[in-house]
Amino acid sequence: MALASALAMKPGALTDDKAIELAEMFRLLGDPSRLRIVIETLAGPRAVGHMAEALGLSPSLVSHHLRLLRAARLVSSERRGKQIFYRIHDEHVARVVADMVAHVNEDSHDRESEH
Amino acid sequence: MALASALAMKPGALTDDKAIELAEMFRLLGDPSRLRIVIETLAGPRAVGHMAEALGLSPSLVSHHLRLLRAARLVSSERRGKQIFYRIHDEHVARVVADMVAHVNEDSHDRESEH
DNA sequence: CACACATATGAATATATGTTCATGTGTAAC
DNA sequence: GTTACACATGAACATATATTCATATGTGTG
Repeated sequence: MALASALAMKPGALTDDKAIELAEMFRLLGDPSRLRIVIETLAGPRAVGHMAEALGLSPSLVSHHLRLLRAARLVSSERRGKQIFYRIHDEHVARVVADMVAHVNEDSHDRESEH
Repeated sequence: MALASALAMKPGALTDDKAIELAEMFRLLGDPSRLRIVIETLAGPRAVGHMAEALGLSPSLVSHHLRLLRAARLVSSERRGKQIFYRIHDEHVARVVADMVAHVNEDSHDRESEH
């Protein structure tokens, strides 16, 4: 499968521009505020104001972050009346984030034996 | 499964400090040089100098990055003679990175719907 | 011991970036 | 039209950070 091939592949197989593209995704998830915004969208479409209040952030800041996330195609927007709802755009990202969340939530990190 | 529970959970279930912890992991993967270093370690233990040459980076820079990665427990080090070998410390991270690499390598995502 | 090699570390710097504030744009109702 | 609401946007700033350079630490060899 894809995962195994990625693990087995030669490191040089990843071109620089793809590494940069990958890093850009991780970088966007690397800010606490932005990450929490993304996690919010995991549960379904959310309006900007709702996120702002739920996360204790200013609507302006949330909007700024969503702009970056949308530009990177991590989220997509849909207007409904006066509000704009954002949801996860890329299923793969949803999986990665949810996987990481599960990892942090479940057990302590220093387990060496895996399933 | 853990993934499903993470997807289904209420967003507020993730405490702020855990969000910060998560973001810290993503942030470390969010730099191209650092990400390429991590990807190098996916294929097995690698010495600092070897990575530096393979990636076209200065040994000093690689060492600086490895210091951060090791502090965050993303990689672990083992001394063998004069060289120090680094490898992935957390299998979960290996999975996430490999998953993302596979995602970028496999198919091009459709870049159509601009908001 | 000295010497060469491999890596680590600290300082300095240029750049990137998250956040705030003020203002602009779009939408619905009156 | 105007008013109120929801969100976007640009500037400004303070902080963070990636990289380079010089220097230090550790390790094996003669």
